[in-house]
Amino acid sequence: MILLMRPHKHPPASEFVLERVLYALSDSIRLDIVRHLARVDAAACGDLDGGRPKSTVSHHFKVLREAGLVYTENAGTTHMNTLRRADIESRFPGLLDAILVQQPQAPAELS
Amino acid sequence: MILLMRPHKHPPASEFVLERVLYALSDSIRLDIVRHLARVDAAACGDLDGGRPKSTVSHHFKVLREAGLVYTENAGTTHMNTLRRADIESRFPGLLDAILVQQPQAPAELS
DNA sequence: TCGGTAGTTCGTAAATATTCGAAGAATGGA
DNA sequence: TCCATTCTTCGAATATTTACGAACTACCGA
Repeated sequence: MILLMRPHKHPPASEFVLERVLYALSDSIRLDIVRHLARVDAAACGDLDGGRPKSTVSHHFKVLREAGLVYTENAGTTHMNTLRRADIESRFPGLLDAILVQQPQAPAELS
Repeated sequence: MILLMRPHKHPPASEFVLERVLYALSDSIRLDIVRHLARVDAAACGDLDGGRPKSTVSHHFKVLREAGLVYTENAGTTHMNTLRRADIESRFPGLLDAILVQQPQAPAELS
């Protein structure tokens, strides 16, 4: 008998909640992850950890998944993540693009 | 000598931070306030309290002000609030509109 | 079957947010 | 001047979030 790794739960687009999406994107780490995924289409969690501990990154991915922003698929030992662009667009037209066009803020000047 | 009520502090548009704006809007109470202000142009805090204690509402207005979303002006004993549409638009083009076009979610069905 | 790799989950500590009563400050009117 | 109104600030209780080490699960390859 083969036990498949339990796939992650992803809410359907009809259950997305605007406040939850905005909240998920209000954290710099998560916003960076989403920006990265918007460029590369698919990436493993490890490619997006910025040197942080795995458990921390895993937490942020969970928030993004539960908001409906990210789809995580098990592919061997790695988990591939993609932005749920179409789902978000169908539920909240124009929202994600309007956020992604905003430039990341330049780091503060050292005086 | 007349002591004027100290006016509220409002950050200039150049200091708006995307994450902070998204965070401010990720709370239902604050999002409702912003939606209301988008319709009426100007309103006193009391018009937007939804029956909540004043100290609670005052806290949420502070979050909105510090994010740059709301401008509060003292007019007699009441404080008039306006959405800083132009400032937000200049700093984050298209963002506020993209959020405001999303429909408020219908309350969950009673089973 | 024995690692090694990639992420998740758990437990806990620290930091932040939220709520709301009570007290405070500014204003306008009686 | 006194009082009512409107809103802010303070303080404290509660709740939520974040971070991260440690233990765990699933998968792959040798």
